[in-house]
Amino acid sequence: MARRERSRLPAPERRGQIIAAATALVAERGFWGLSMQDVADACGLTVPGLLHHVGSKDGLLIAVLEHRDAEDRRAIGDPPPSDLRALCAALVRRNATQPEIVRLFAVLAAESLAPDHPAHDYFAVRQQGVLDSLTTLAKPVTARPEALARQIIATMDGLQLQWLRAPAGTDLVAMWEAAAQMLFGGPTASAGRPARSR
Amino acid sequence: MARRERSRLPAPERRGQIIAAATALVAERGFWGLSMQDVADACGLTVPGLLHHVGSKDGLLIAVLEHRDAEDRRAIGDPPPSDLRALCAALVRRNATQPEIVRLFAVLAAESLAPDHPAHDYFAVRQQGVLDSLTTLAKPVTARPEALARQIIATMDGLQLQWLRAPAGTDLVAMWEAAAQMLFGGPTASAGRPARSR
DNA sequence: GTCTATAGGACGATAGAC
DNA sequence: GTCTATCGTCCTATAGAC
Repeated sequence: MARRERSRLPAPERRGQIIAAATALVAERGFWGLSMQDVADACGLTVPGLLHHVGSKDGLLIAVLEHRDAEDRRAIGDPPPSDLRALCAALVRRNATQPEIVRLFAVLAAESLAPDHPAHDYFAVRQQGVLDSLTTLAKPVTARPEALARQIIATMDGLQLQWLRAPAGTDLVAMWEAAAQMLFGGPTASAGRPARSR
Repeated sequence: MARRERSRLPAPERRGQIIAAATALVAERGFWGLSMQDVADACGLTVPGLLHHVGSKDGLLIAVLEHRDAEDRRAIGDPPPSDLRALCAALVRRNATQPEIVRLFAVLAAESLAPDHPAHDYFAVRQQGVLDSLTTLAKPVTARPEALARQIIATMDGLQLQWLRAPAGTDLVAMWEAAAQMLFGGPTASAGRPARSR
């Protein structure tokens, strides 16, 4: 009777495995619907084994979000594009390749509206930070940079929800391109490959 | 020792009370985070008493959504405004007065992206229906009615999220008005009271 | 670093009395 | 229409062995 394979990984790799599994499960059920048992099963661990690595259920969520932040910084590049339209196009193109991550944020963004949600503060800070960044970039473009920034963020968030609900019938990049034409005017200037700004 | 007051309401009123309590709690925690015990407590009932009225936890959610649909139809009026911009402004003005309902939809819309969520089909049908309606209304306005409809829906959904996360610092109607000027052009024509541009 | 064992609740749902 | 009592399951977390 073959005993369940339990490969005894070194801590950092195990942590990566745990975060990957948790990312998928949180995207699926949210934090309230997440079960430590399911995460442990997905990693071939028992629940106490899992808790040894992340401390608690809240700790697991925080690990997932911190990992996402690190990945995002890496992917966007430092410094990020300084042209607003090019930056948006780059973000959308990247999001279109990873629906699971987009869903993670969509689900947690809504769930965390509750003040006692463990990611409440994280998303409040994040929303303000993104708004500030885009507002700064919008200053050369319009007389009302904050209004434009808010609308860009809203459009991206909203289009992502439509896309996630009907991924077969919709193309996120095409939807954004259509929206960008209305927001920025003129047909696609910066949506193409080059996108090297900076 | 005063026994808990348990007023033995007639069924229809009790049902209304249950739906109101459940609406608030689902908005707060989502469906996965909802506990029948909490709903029962909020109504001065025991859990079996609650189940007598709604059958199951899924049944409770369905009752909440059906009640919302009925309320919405009542509020928008029949027939609804046939001018696209006026209809949007009316929707936004109404939503601004009931953040709890907006949050209910925001949380369930995200949670229900999971195919096995009890409201998955409800939101899929709803999204398509809203898109179809707005697309029809957009036909006189633009050469690409579906793109405009999608962007309007995205903008409303996204702005609502921003508003719910920082209700103190933001005004939903003002945010929409700014967005509408970019989407439809020109300052406010149909937003209700004169609402001078700015 | 991972396990077994278990504590200690909360959960949704059912049966049957009143 | 609402109760009491209870079932069986799931949950997070801890203690301590290996």
